[in-house]
Amino acid sequence: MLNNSKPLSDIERIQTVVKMIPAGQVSTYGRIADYAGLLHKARYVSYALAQASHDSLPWHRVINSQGKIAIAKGNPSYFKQIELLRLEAIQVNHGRVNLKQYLWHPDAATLIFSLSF
DNA sequence: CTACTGACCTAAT
DNA sequence: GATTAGGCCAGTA
Repeated sequence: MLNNSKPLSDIERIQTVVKMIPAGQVSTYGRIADYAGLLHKARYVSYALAQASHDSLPWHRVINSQGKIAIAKGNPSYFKQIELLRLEAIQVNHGRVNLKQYLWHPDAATLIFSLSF
C-alpha cells in the first residue's frame, strides 16, 4: 500500500485547501468547494470554517463570489476579518476586496497532491 | 419524516 | 452598484 491512511473527510479536504491559500491572496466559498472536489457545496465550506475558526487555518482569506465579506456587519468577526486581511496588505473598501487583484489561482497538480494524503 | 436555517452561487432585474 | 429568485446541501430542531 502506498497510502494506508483513510480518505480525508469533506471537512478535512476543505480545510486542506483553505490552508493552501497564500498570505496576501483570497479565494471564495464556491471555488474552495470546487478545489476540494465538492462541487456545489459552497455552503458546506462556511460550515467547515465555522467549525474551526481558530488560529489553525486562514479562514479570513475566504470571501464570497462578489468579493465581499460574507459575515454580517455588526458581528465582531466581520471586523476581525478585515483587520486580518489588511495585515496581509489586502485592501478592503466597504467590506469588499478586489478579486481581480487578490484572487488565488491554485496549481492543479499541487491541489491534487495535497489532497491525496 | 418535514421545516427551517445559513460566513453560498448564478442569473436576472 | 443593489435586490430577488431559484437552486443548492448539510446540520439542526
